[in-house]
Amino acid sequence: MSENALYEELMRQLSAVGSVRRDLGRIVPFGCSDGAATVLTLLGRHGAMRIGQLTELLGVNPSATSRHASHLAMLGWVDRTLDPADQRSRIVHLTPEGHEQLAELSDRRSQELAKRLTNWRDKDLHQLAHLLSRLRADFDDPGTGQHAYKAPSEDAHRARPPAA
Amino acid sequence: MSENALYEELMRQLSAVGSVRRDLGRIVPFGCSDGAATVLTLLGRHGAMRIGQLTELLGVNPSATSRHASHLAMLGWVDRTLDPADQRSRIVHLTPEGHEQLAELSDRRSQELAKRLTNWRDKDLHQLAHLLSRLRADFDDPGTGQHAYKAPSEDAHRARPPAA
DNA sequence: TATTGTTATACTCTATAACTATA
DNA sequence: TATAGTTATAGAGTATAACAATA
Repeated sequence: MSENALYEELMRQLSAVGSVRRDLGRIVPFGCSDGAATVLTLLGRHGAMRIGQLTELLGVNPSATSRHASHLAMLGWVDRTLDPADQRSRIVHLTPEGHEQLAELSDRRSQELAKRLTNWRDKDLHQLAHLLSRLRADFDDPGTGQHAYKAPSEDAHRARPPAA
Repeated sequence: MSENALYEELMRQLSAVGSVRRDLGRIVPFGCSDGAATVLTLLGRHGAMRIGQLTELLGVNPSATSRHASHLAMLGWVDRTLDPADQRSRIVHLTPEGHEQLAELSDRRSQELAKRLTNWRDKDLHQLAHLLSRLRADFDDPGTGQHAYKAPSEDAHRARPPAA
């Protein structure tokens, strides 16, 4: 069972990389928490969506998502409009100011990463992102060998929702 | 600057993988927190060491490390002996019971990973661990292109300190 | 009756700052 | 005076459970 060594090593690195996340998480728009900032980036990447979808992407409890969305709404960076298809849900979407804040946020975090990962090639960055994506997909749903990794689009850096 | 898309994708995946970490983090010995469990695994992997070294490996503030160590000491799973070379420091090391708890913890977490990552090859696991290690090393110290990744040893799964 | 969100509450983790003891 | 660690405190994140509104 020395197989375990590989799993243990992965767990340690998964744990240790938390410090990188925390460092990046300190780069936030004024008045915005890291959790709310994450919601902002998800809306920019995937477009407007309901709390439930955000919750799934975040991999957290709906209560956390709800609070982050409220926070962003209070800042005026998102609006929550009733879903015509299901009045229980509201669709969360970025406001113009939300777009601005997100663009600045993305730039600042990207610059920080670029500064620190000077010796990383695109290939490495992509591969790590890909493996992480696959890890989460398989972990959440061990059944399928496939997972829905989608390479970042050419437009992703604009932080605009894809034809929301 | 569509370069940013790669960084943004990496950030998103780094953030999203937190849910995997939280899931694994719920597997802990009774009475032990995830933070304390992490200290346990570090002691198992690297052997007895001072709070300062643990702090560096954890990538957190010394105060957090101190509290986890206290917690473990209270459980009787580690001892803290004065460092003969510097009386300000104490060396944290696993007790026999700490070893037992760690072994069980490692087994349980590994089994969980094995169950969920059935379609992962050793090569994939190793590569992801490697990239994560490199990410943290380069992020913390962008100067050097080298980093101190050490492949898991054959004995790592025994969770014994290497000739502590 | 089941589902989507929201809110209140509790627990854990981390950072900051003040403090003790030793180098 | 500088450093290693500890403790108290505060801020942020998530999960649980109870609740409201709609399907």
